[in-house]
Amino acid sequence: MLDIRLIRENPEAVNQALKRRKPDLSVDAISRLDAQRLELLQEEEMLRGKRNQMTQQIAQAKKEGRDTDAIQQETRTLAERIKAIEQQKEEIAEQQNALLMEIPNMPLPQTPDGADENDNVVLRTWGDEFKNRYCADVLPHYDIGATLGILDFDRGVKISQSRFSVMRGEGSRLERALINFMLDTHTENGYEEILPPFLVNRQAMTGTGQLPKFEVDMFRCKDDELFLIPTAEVPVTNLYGGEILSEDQLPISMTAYTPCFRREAGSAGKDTRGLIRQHQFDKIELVKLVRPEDSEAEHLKLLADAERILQLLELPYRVVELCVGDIGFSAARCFDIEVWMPAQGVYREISSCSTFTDFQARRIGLKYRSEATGKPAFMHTINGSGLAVGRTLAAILENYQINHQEVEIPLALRSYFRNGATQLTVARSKELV
RNA sequence: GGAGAGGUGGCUGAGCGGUUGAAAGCGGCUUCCUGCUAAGAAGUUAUGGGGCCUUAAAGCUCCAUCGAGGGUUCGAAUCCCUCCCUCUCCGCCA
Repeated sequence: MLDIRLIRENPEAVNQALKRRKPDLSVDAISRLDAQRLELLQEEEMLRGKRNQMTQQIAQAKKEGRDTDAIQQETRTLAERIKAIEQQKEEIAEQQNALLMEIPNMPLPQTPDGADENDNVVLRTWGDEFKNRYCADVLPHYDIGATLGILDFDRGVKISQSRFSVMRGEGSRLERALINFMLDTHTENGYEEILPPFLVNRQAMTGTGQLPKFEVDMFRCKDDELFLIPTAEVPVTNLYGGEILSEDQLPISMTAYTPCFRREAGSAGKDTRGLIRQHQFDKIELVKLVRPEDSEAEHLKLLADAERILQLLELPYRVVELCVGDIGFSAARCFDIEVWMPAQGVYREISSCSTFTDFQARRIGLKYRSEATGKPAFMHTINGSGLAVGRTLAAILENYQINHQEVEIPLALRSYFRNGATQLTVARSKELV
């Protein structure tokens, strides 16, 4: 949510920033409603003040045993007026809020111009030397996964629906090894491990910006008014909502493993095969709550922390800075990490590291007491995947493919996987299934 | 799921229709005292919003908020209704 005061005091600057995202974005309608609301608010407050005074008079008069019928009658009509004005004001406030909640964050100046993903900027590539490790004609991860008997797409669909799959045997084990490896790496690096609820309420979903605009993308439990989380960002960022922390508690760095649930509305036909786009997938998330002045440095640090996982796994990747047309609703600046997928010869997103300035903090009520001013101030929130686990597994199946029957286990993962087993093989997988 | 109790400021806890934004205690902060510490004294200490003033900060003032939302009333932390949450007992259960 944008700061209504900023909109009030400098609507042009806000509009200018928003128009970088989309030419038709504007806060003008909000400004108009705000002016109306303020006017009604002032009248309401004036009348309330008057009523409070009269109420005191009544109390005084009663104490002295005087008659109060007349003034009571007067106060009654006053109360009716207050109610009417309040109602008007509420209506306008609601309209204003509805509009405000659908306005995306203002991009930071650093975020490059551009309309869509084609205008994103490649910042760097890493690990070219690890491309073409073994096999020249790499099978896609879903084929080698099927051959090895560790990915079962058909049965996943049978018991659930499309875009659900089953991992089994060494596949399931590899997924678990990756989760532990990532969590351990991040916690050793100063992040606190969090295991949050996977179902959250509407308020939390609104706080991070998934609602109200993107409700169709969410799985929802209607009877309980709860939503399956699309990312651990939601429960973890909301953790301190409504509290005022002391400045020395910041920065707070948290990491969480959760499954993530997305309806993928509107992506029919996209990435229909394999693990790339599933309704349910595992992800390790990194979340930071920071002082505004630390926000850029912490954002870059978080990005480096996510990159580190790929470096340790020796998977080639590149870092892309998203343009204004491609960053998410709540984000002000965003880097994607894309891992090399040799079967298709493309880089695929495996992490998205965003800074939200105070946009989420304002919605959630994430504050800290500034030591300089002694007053509460909004924090900045930052998050990123560290990493998407299924996609990491897919990348391993391709980048570490020895031949069409065997996949090597990355060195960094071996202590997490079957006591140092070095390969996935058809024989071994069959034994286990 | 059934029965009961309860949700008040950073914490403990009073208030149960009329200067109560809220007693008291603890904690925090500031100043004084003290060779240092301890002890002591005084003051101060919620959040959000509006207006005035100001370059700004500060300041002044008003409004709202005692789990959330509605209602009764001239007036609600206090009475009524709905919802949420916590605790205790019973039942069920990984």
